[in-house]
Amino acid sequence: MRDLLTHAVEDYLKTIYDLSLNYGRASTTQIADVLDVAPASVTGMVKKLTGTTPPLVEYQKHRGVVLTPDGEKVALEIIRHHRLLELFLHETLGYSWDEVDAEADLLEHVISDKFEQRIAEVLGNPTHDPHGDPIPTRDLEIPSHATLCLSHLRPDERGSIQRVRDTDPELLRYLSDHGVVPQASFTVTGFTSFDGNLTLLIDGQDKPVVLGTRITQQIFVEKE
Amino acid sequence: MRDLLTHAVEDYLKTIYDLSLNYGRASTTQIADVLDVAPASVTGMVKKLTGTTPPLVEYQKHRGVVLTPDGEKVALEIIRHHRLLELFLHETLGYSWDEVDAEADLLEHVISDKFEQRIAEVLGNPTHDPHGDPIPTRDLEIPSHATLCLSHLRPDERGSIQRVRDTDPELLRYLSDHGVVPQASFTVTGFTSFDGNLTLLIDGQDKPVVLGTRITQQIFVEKE
DNA sequence: TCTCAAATTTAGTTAAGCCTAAAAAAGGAT
DNA sequence: ATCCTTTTTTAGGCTTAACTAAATTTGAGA
Repeated sequence: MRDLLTHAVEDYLKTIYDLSLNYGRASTTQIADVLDVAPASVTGMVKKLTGTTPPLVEYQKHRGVVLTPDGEKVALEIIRHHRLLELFLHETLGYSWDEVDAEADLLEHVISDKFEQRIAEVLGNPTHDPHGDPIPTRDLEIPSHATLCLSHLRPDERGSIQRVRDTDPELLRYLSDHGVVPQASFTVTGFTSFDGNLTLLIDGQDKPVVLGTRITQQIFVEKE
Repeated sequence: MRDLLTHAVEDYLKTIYDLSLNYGRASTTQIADVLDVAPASVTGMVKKLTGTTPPLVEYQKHRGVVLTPDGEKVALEIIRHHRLLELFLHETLGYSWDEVDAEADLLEHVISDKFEQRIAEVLGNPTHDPHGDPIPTRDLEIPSHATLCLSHLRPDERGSIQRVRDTDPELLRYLSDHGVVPQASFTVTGFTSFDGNLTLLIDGQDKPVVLGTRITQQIFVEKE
């Protein structure tokens, strides 16, 4: 089985995992969009992933895909690699927050168990990456915590940033420049109902930030 | 051009570089042996490498292969990656000497220029890797030094180990266990002319080591 | 319920990089 | 100079993961 875990397969499983978290299942088109391949290619790969022993995904024609427990294990292993790498690049090699994702995407498929273990040790076996996402443990459990979407908060509510689920470097840099980084505490100071914009005042900053609906749905927070 | 630099192509170029250093050129069979592929596959790849713009190798049927300046640049880039990675794995992540080669072989094709630069900085822009091999500089020059083959020394000559050009983990561990590591100083205490065996006494060790011809040709030293 | 656009699958290709088997070239020994 | 072995190349095929184009299915709106 080990030999069918190509980079391509791992990327599909990781993508299906992420989409399933957000939508309960992954559609052909969604997967194709994320991986930047043609929808027909996804159909082909998904069929392959169903036909392996053990099968890595469950799939019904025209109904979308979910991971089997075996597929989820592979996905979590890759996600563990990815998030440890992000943290490692940031902490040990001085990468900035918006540079880590692209490099981790390449390295996550290549590093050995030993490499994974060593960087985890060097970093003190962390439970969360620089975006605030949880890092699966070595036996692939996810340390969860009660978070909700920033878009659910309303004026006068306070919270702290937990995770930013977006990979656009420009956006990440913008957020970072305005103090919207994991662990930062803030107060919601405004809400425009017709367009869904939220205004935040990050503790210690002098100017509030206005964030559109798209991004407020990508930022996860803990209420205070 | 960038897109034809696949892992496979890079491995071929690196192998041709190494073989050319030792033999002046690389034969189809030698390349096939190193890369563990069929000779016919080498012929196919070498043809491809001749047909690129710019060509990466020069090749005449039945006469072997050498790198063009362009091919050499690619090879040196990969070799720089490899040797920096070996050192990084050893120094920063605590890998032992015999573990670094396999992991570096995987990572060398994947890391970005930025990663290369960062680990070089962290390591203090080193000029030699843990095996004692020189690390090409950022502009791909090779810092050379006057070394010769251990097999050329004779009893009573003294020297220090510079490089061990072998990748067999068991052998490397054996050498390491017996003090045959870069920088170690030694005296040649014996030579058996009929089989070419050399006996060494490493400074600070109590027992001499006997090394066969194959390995004495893989160890490079500086005379003292 | 019908219709139609969007989503998905099927069918047929392509490009890499490998393989085996067989043919051909090289080059050392007699 | 010829033979014979080794090396190398040719020819034909396989697999993976992508692609395009065409056919089919789905499901939302009238």
